[in-house]
Parts: sequence; structure tokens; C-alpha cells
Amino acid sequence: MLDIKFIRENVDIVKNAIKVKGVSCDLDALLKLDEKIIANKTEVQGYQEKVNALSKQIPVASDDDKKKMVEESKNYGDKIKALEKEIEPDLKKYNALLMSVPQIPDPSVPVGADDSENVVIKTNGEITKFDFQPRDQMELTELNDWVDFDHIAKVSGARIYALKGELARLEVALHMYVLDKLAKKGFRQISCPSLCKIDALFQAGHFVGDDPSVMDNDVYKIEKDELCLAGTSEIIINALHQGEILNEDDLPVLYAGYSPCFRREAGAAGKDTRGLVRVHQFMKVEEFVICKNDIEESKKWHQVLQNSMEELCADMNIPCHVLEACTGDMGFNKIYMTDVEAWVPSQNKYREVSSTSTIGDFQARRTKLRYRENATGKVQYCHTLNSTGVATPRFLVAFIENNQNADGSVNIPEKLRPYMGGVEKIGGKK
RNA sequence: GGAAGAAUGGCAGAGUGGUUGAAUGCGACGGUCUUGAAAACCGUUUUGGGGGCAACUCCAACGGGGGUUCGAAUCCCUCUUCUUCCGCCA
Repeated sequence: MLDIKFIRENVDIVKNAIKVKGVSCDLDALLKLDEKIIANKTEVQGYQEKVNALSKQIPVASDDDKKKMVEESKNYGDKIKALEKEIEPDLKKYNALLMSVPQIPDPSVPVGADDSENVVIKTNGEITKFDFQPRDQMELTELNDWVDFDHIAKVSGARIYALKGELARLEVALHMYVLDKLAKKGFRQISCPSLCKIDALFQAGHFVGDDPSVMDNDVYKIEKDELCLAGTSEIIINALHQGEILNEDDLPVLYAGYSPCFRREAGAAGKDTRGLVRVHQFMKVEEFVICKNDIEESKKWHQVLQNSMEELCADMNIPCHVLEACTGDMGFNKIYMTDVEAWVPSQNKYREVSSTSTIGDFQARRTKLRYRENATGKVQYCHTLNSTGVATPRFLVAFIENNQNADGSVNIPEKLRPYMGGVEKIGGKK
């Protein structure tokens, strides 16, 4: 959500954002409604002022005067009711429109329509070379009996998996490794629920507008209890501090959220249907930052978050590169977004393993999360950022493919060994 | 799942129809005193919005929404959340 004042004063900038993000939003209609609502409000307030004045006089007035005053006040009351009723539909339209105004992308963001126009800004490590024919994720997991797709499909359906044996251990080890690293950087670990109310989804600002049906493709809903399964703990953490006014000294607030994540993937039919890349449920460590309302501060944290995935790839011997998302691919609520993509040898390309987003005050406005500035005593909206710490099983695909040996075993990089009981490799032909 | 109670400012906590945006205490901030600190004393201390160059002024908000009333923190309805007791349970 943007500040209506900002929108009024920066119509061109907002219109441009709507255009480059490819969002549909009738800004002129919004501004027109804004004017109408303000005029209505001013009129209502005038009458309210009169009602208030009379209310103060009535208790001390003589019986005769009292009668007249009550009559007069009643009159104003009727006018107020009429005006409020008149503006009600406009107010609804106004709110819906305001919710459909996107965050303004940073001026540095490349303009583009979709992910094909994202820009590689950095490449880390050499593409993994093998002196044997490397196996793909399916072959590796089959050979080592690391994943059950077939049986579990009968139990739970498509795009579901069960990790088994050493790979299941590896998953836990990776999460522990990342959580440990984040703890050392000052992130507070939080094990999050996946269940949340619909409000929390809109507060996070992933969806355009305020209509629950827009998220039908993405989100699991439990109709009976009016709850959803969150696709990321970002949603829960963002909503956690709603309505609060923090002290500036409390900032930044750093969270390492840990939770199961759920995605319907209904819009992704045919994409990555085999294997562990695109699944309905996965485990994720999510980094979430609440900081001061200062774009430079946000940029600093963006680098910290992005670096954490670059470091993880380096630590796990996985080549990666960093993409700057273009305006059309970056999402409705974002100022700046970078993705880290890890090298997947069998696909001969880089695949997304993390996404870091600078949100500005967009989410904080929706959650009403603010802080008091030390210097001025003024109340400001916080900035929020989020990033993937590690998400499995997707990250495991790059992990096992890049670290594989000719016999189908997979090397455990040195830094991870303490989390894997010291073993140097897992799997392989017996 | 059943029963009862509760939700007020940063926190605690008064207030059950009329100058109550809200007593009091704590905390925080500013000041007096002090070499400094503490204590004591004095003062300040919610947010959002409208109008005004400004001093300032008006409106709204006591969990959310709706209603009754000339007038609601206070009465009614509804939703949400929390607490306690019973039941169930990893």
C-alpha cells in the first residue's frame, strides 16, 4: 500500500510504476474518488462539530432550549447519516483501488515485461565439470532410494514427495547449517505456523487488490476454518508485529523463520512436473528484516540477505549467479528484487534457489507497523525485507547434482560435515 | 467441543449515558536542586485525518464491525482475541 498523499503528489511516478510492472490499476479513478471522499468528509465534519457543540450545551440548558437543541442536533445527525450512506460505495471502490496501486520500483531496476528480461549482475564459481556422465536428480535419488514419489502419490497426490534416508538427514543438516549462520549474524530464530488468516496474506502484499479470489491459484484454503496455508513464513512474520509502534532502538529486528511452506502451483501446470524442483510443500528458512524507514539502510540489508545465499552456495560447492529482476517480474509489492540461481548440471542452466526483496514501507503500511524516531519523536513506517535462507528440497537438487561422484554417491562439503555426523559422502553403489 | 469472565494510552489500571482523549501509578523525556549521581519537587508524554503561511483549530479513534440515542469508553447485536474451569490430546 502506498501513501495516498504520495500518490496525489507523484501521479506520473505512480502511473509509470503501474505501466512497467504490468499491473492494471485505474489511477485517475482513484484520484477522482479521493477528491470526492475528502469533500464528503469535510462536510460531515462540519456537522459533527455542530453536534458536539450542542451536546455540551444540552445538559445545562433550560427545558425549553433543550427541546430546540435536541431537535437541531437530530437534524444534523440525519444529514451526517445521509452523507455517510451516500459515500459508502465510493469508499469501497476507493479502498479496492488503493490496494491495487503497486509499490514503486527503484529507478535502477531494469524495465522489462517478464523473467526473460531479468539481468545477470554477478556470477560466482565455475560451472561444475565432470569426468564422467553426471546423473540428474531423478537418477541420483532413484539409485540411492532417497525419495518416494510413487507410493506417496497414492497417499497425498501429485507434486508430493517423501525424502528418505541420507537425503532426509541432509535436508535437516542444511537447515541447521543456515540457521546457525544466521544466528551468528544476529537473526532470531522463529518456528512459524503455516496456518494463517486471509488478512495476513493481504498484509504481506503478494496479491494485487483486496479480492480473495485473486490468490486462488497460489494458496491452499481451509474453508471450514477460514484459514490458509502460508506459502512462506514471510507472511506470518510480517503480520506478527501489526499495529505496533516500536522504538528506534529496537531496530533492526532480524528474524530467521523456519516453517513448512505450501503452494498450490495451479498456474504452473506442466512446469517441472518431475522431481523436487516444484512441489506443493517444502521446508524453508526465511530471513526477514524490519528496519528504519531509510532506503539506504534497506539496500544495506538487501546485500546482507542476498549474500547469505551466495555464501551458502559457495560453502556447498554450488556455482550460482545473481539476477536483478526486471519491473515486470519483480512482484506487486517490491522496490527491488534479486534472485540467486544455482547451477543445475542436468538442465544445463541456473535455477532459482532464493529471492531477496526490498519492500520499503509497503507491508508496514498494511500492518501498521511503525517506530518512533529518536531525533524527532515522529512516528514512521518501518521498512521490511525478506529473503530465502534455504528452501528444500529445491536446494537439494543443485546440491546433489553438483556434488555427485561417478558411483552415484554425493560428497558432503567440509563445512556441512559437522551437521552430518562427520561423514564425507552419502549414497553410492554398494 | 461445553461453561464463565475479560479486552481502555509504552505498561499497569480507574472510569457504567453528557466539557472524559480519558483519573491515578509506573516508565520515558525536559527542568529545579547537586561537583556528579540518587532522592525530592515541577513540567511534558496516543495516533490518524481535515483547514490555515503560521499561532492555531476542527473531526475521528477506549479489540474490529454494526445498532440504540440529541449525545456512547459506558447500553444492545455481532465478530475476533485472551484468561479460567471442564472434556479431548502429541
